[in-house]
Amino acid sequence: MLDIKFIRENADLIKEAARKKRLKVDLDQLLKLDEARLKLMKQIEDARAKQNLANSEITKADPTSRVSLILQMTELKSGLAKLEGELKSVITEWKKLMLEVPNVPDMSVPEGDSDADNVELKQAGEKPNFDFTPKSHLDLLGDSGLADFARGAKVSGFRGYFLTGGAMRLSFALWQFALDELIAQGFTPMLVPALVRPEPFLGTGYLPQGAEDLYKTQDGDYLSGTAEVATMGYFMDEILTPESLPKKIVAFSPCFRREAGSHGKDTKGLILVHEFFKVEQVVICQASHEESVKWHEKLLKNAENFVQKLNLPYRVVTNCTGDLGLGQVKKYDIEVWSPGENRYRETHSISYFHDFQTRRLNIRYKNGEKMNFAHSLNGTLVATPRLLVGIVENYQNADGSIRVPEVLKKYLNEDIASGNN
RNA sequence: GGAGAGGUGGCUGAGCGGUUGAAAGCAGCAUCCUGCUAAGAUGCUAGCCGGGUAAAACUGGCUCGAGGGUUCGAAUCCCUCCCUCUCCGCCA
Repeated sequence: MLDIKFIRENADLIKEAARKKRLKVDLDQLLKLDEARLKLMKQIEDARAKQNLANSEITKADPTSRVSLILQMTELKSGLAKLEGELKSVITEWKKLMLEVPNVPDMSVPEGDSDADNVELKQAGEKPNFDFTPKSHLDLLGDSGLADFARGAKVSGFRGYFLTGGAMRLSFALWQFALDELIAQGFTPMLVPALVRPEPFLGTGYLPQGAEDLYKTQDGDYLSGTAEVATMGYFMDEILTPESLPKKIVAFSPCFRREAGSHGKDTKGLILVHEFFKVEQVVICQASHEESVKWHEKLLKNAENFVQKLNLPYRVVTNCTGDLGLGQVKKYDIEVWSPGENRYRETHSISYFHDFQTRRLNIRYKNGEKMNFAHSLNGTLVATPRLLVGIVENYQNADGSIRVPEVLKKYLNEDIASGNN
């Protein structure tokens, strides 16, 4: 959500933002409603002022004038009721539109329609040279029984999977490594709920627009697709002290996504699944663009370091406008090299929002006399099983066995054997 | 699932039809005092939307979980919903 004053004063900028993000929003209608809203509010407030004045007179009045005053107020009241009815319907429509207004992408974000238009920022790491034909993770894990997709489907349905032995242990090793890395940097580790009420979803921008992609329970709660939702919800409706900022959280949770509308894509393997796990970086900082940018770069750096320490070849892309969510100002993706597919695959996503989320979530801090909405950012540190793809494919041997990255050996000190372990 | 209690400012908590945007305490800020490691005195301190101003001052309205209702007037009465807590049941 944006500040209505900002919207009024920058209507063209926001229209352009919507166009760039390939989103539709009837801004003229919103502005029209806003004008009506202010006008009605003014009328109502004037009437109320009269009423309040009369009320204090009634309290002090003698019995006779009291009766006539009360009579006058009865008349005023019926006119007020009518105005209030009008205002209510205007506000309902106004609020609905307000939730649809996109945040403005940063100047540095390239324009484009989809992820195909994302712009490569850098490539890093060395792609492995195999003296054999590298296998895909599907074969590496599937053939050896480390991943079981047939039983996954039997038990869990489409896109279901089981991970066994080394694949399961590799997941734990990655989570633990990710956690250790960020704890060392002063991030607070947090295990957060995946079962979350609607409010934090509205606040983070996943509702109402993203309802299709969320699993909903019969109690009206939703399963979150990222730990960001609960972590931001943690601070909802709170006033933070400026000294407590930035809040740096490294959150872990299972993640659930319906992936509605992506039925044809990546139907096999561990790339696109309905249920996965994520270690997520979340930062809430003071409300300045510079702070946001600084932390955005820092979160990217953290994720890059993580991938580098695993010695995985990767590239960084700046997401184009059409690939940005409603609230995102800018987003970087990290894509890890997949020898099995001979292409990069997205593994990390790091974005900042300015006060788009905190405004919806009502997360503020007091800066001297002034209340401010904080700024928020988040980014992947590791998502499994997707990152397993890059690891097993880059660390495979000719015989189908898989080595363990050096940095993970303290958590998993044996090869990820192929075969029946 | 059954039974009860309750949702008020940064926190604790009073108020239970008009003088209450809200007592008191805590916390915070300011000034003063004290010569000793902490205490005392006084004052100030909610948010949101408008008007106003260079910025203030000033000023109108709203907000005591949410939404309706009763009333000239509701934190206070009535209804619906949401949420929290306690006990019992169930349970990893």
